[in-house]
Amino acid sequence: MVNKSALVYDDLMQKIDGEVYKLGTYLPSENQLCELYGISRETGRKALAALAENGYIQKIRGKGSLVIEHRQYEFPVSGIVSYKELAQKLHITTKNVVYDYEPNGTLPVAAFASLGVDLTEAPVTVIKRVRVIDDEPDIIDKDYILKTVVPEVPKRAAEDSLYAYFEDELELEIGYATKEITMEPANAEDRQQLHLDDGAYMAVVRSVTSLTDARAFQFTESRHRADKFRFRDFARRQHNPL
Amino acid sequence: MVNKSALVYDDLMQKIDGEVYKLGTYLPSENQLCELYGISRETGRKALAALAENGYIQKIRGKGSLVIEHRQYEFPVSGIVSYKELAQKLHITTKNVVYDYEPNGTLPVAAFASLGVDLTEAPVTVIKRVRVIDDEPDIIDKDYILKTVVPEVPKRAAEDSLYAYFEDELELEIGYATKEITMEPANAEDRQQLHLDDGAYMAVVRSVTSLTDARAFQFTESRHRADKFRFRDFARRQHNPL
DNA sequence: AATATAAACTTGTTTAGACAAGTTGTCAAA
DNA sequence: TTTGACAACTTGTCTAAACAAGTTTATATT
Repeated sequence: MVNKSALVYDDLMQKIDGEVYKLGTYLPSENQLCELYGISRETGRKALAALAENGYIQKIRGKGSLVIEHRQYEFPVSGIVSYKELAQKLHITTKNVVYDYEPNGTLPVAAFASLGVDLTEAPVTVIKRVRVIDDEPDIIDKDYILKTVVPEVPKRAAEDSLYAYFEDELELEIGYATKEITMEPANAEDRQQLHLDDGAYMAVVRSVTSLTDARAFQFTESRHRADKFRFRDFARRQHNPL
Repeated sequence: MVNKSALVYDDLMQKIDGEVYKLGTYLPSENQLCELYGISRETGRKALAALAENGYIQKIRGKGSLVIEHRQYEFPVSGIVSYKELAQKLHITTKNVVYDYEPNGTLPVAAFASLGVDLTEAPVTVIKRVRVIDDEPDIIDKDYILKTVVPEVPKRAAEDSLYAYFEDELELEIGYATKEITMEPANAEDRQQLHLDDGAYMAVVRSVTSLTDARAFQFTESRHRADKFRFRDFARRQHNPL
């Protein structure tokens, strides 16, 4: 038996996406959710809080839970979703070309210094991939995976989906990621892999991904063609009541 | 009397920032928090859930709440914080030059179409500002504020802080924002205001801000010098248990 | 010494209930 | 007609309790 509030969350989310509950209308009230799903009020409230946090609804006291404009899944996406999951959701045809694979590399620590990484000489598996969308190479992903956590990453996992390998095969639980977006001039490798001219700019997303036990294990540098890059974010205002 | 869980959240957050609870150590257990603050367990858990959501801690079942690396406040920041709040937190000396102010403008809807805006010919107050950091103009902010929600925005509010005017004077409750980051070539206005060369690139952040009653009221286009732009984001992995 | 068990901790989930506070509509009084 | 009070809804906050499940430590057994 799984988590009731997660089931309610998923059901409501799908019904919002499927326009059973339309934009600008209210979800059933909390007491109605109790009857609909056979749950207690606090359980329903957890599902509603998660929907609000992820930008599906706005809770209004005295009125209800209003369905609001939700545009999370555009490409590339905020949050922490695997490339393969994303491509499926968006019905995009992509290709994934592994152009470098080093089972015994070392982590380029300097690149991740600003994310608070203080490792030195860490042994990693290096995977470099080009993402091809509509027959056009748009993104370079360079992944460095700590061998102390994942001793080996088979090449087929790199060609399919790293996340599926980590979560489904190794049963690692991915917890959170910190990412940083900057803009940098294209380097020789960018120009070669993505067929770019001199003077081109890149959107560079560097991220550190950690497991639920807080061990950082994956370091990614994702380099996007500037003209194809789009990042979307939903955020709530923090009201400090002090 | 205010919100107990928010008080606990703020207290724990400050103690994490002040290294009373150091990185890599565990917060007091939930039962200890109950005694420390004189609260019930669920109240403490709400504070902990918010700390986890914002990247201060990682909860580990059976063990406790681990303090993790937290680097939210770099410039410019993720989430939805006013420029003035940010500058104070970071001890940055900034100047804020209003170079255009139109009390009777219209919203340039095309610019915000990808954020799901479907208004037409909406009357707005237009405010264009240059943010000067260390005597260098780095950012252009163009704000369009709906007159249907905020009939007039005094020029002094633009020179000080729009958020302070909205929240403290008008007592509007700001709820959430959707923002989108793209990279675009600098236009003539960029080059003039920020003293840039031909061929320069800009990081453009377009956002729509809504009140807690879900009325969108502020549309902002924020244009950053590419070499000074840095965006940081913390995200948790969504585990769909279906 | 190594192993298995149990107890005592930890967080995770759910419930039922109480009261506060914002919104809306009804109905009676002015 | 307008106003005001009230009832019936809504969400917001907090409590006390129970049980599940993961971690650690101590203890007893082999």
